Amino acid sequence: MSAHVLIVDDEASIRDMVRMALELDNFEVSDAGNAHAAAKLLETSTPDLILLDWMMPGISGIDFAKRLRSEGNSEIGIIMLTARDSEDDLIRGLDIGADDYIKKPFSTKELVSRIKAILRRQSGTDTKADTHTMGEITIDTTQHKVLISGTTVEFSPTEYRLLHYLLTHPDRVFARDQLLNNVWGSQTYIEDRTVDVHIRRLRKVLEPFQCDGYINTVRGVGYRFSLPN
Amino acid sequence: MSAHVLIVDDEASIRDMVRMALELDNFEVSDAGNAHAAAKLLETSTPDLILLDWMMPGISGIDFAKRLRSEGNSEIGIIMLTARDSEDDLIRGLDIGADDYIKKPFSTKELVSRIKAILRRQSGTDTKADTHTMGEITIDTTQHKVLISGTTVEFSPTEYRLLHYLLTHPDRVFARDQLLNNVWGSQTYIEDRTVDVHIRRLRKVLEPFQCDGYINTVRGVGYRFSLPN
DNA sequence: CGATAATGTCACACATTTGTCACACATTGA
DNA sequence: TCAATGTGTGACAAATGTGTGACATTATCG
Repeated sequence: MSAHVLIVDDEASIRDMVRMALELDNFEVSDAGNAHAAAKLLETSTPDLILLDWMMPGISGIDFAKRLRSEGNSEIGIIMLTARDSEDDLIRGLDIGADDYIKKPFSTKELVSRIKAILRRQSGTDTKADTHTMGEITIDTTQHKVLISGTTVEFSPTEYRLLHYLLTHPDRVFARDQLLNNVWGSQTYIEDRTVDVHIRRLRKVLEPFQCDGYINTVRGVGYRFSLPN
Repeated sequence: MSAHVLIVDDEASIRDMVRMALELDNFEVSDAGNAHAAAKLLETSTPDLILLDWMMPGISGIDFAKRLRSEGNSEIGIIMLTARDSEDDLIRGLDIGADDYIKKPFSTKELVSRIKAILRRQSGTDTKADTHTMGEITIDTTQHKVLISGTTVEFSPTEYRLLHYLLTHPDRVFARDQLLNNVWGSQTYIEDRTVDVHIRRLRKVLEPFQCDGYINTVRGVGYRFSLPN
């Protein structure tokens, strides 16, 4: 039942550090110094999760991730590693289909716990279908498009991710903290109340289609996405 | 509900500054000027998170963190405070199991938001899904919803907690003190009689469904939840 | 570079909830 | 019956939680 993790990073020191930490936790580990080597490894074995450096000589991590996803390897988890400190990268990273995003330098403790979180999520009931539908709303992750009652509706990146998360986890209350973790990422440092504002913005976009009611406020707890009875 | 943070730093001015900032945000704060004092505090109470100075006379923050981790206190978050950039990199490389690292000088605002981020991660998003049913009443903790005879019924936060507690502990009399402890929390200072008012409010909501009779008054003692015979 | 969009934060408005009180009512035991 | 005690109930102000518009800052795109 030990999971298989592939590390792709051009720095050998990082590969070694991560490998050591993961093997301590009984993970099966393989590594590659560039995207080509990684692709070769993938021909013969399929890891459960890939740790992917954002900036690499040759094919960059982001291109490699895109290629993986476009080839339909949606069952493999991807965690992006990056040195840069820009929010924009986070957004793009998650949009590309990475499951999480970690800034260098990172602690191996955090890395391991987040790897486990991803693997847990994978083994769970989360089906990574291309499109999800709830009531009048259909979201197509491959096209990155949202259809409501047959009309294409535009969302800002954060709105899209928030809607996607809620839509794929319906009938469940989420505290603001949890939404911050799962929609914004666990290493963002923003106020709880910011969630309110984004919920409101999301509702505003849904309002013309009478879908704003799908998002319920649970006073004292958080928010829940569910279809009206 | 408020989290407990322990500050370990040899400089009193830093301890005071951090303490003030955290108490403003309703954190419970304790502090220690060195590792020995911190260890002593840990014998009697377990904080949710420790702010640990790297450089301290006597046992350094690093050693203290290592010891904590080796003793299996992995559920306590650790944030290391470091003085310089170079130290920051170095200490991360050592990887002692800290959850985050902050460079001095830091803004209290950043500190607070990063503390919250760690606590968020700790609290985890895995909510155990379970539903309880008693007579006509079904309570779903995942959805945070209550169904009575198939109808969704709204409750205020306290009503919900009270109902949930009674429902999951049926056929047992609870004194008002006990309910205060278990539903409101052990460190609230509220009049006993307030329980009466909430019981009444709860009954009022249950009344239209003829479920108010589930809550029995036991004169001279307290209240009991049980199904009619 | 300028224009536009997205995002996080804040202050304030608004609604709900909550604890407390005063008093009505019920029960008990002499 | 009475007083003594315990509980139910309506009202109310304070506390709390959420909605909302505005703003500064920062990306994004031409």
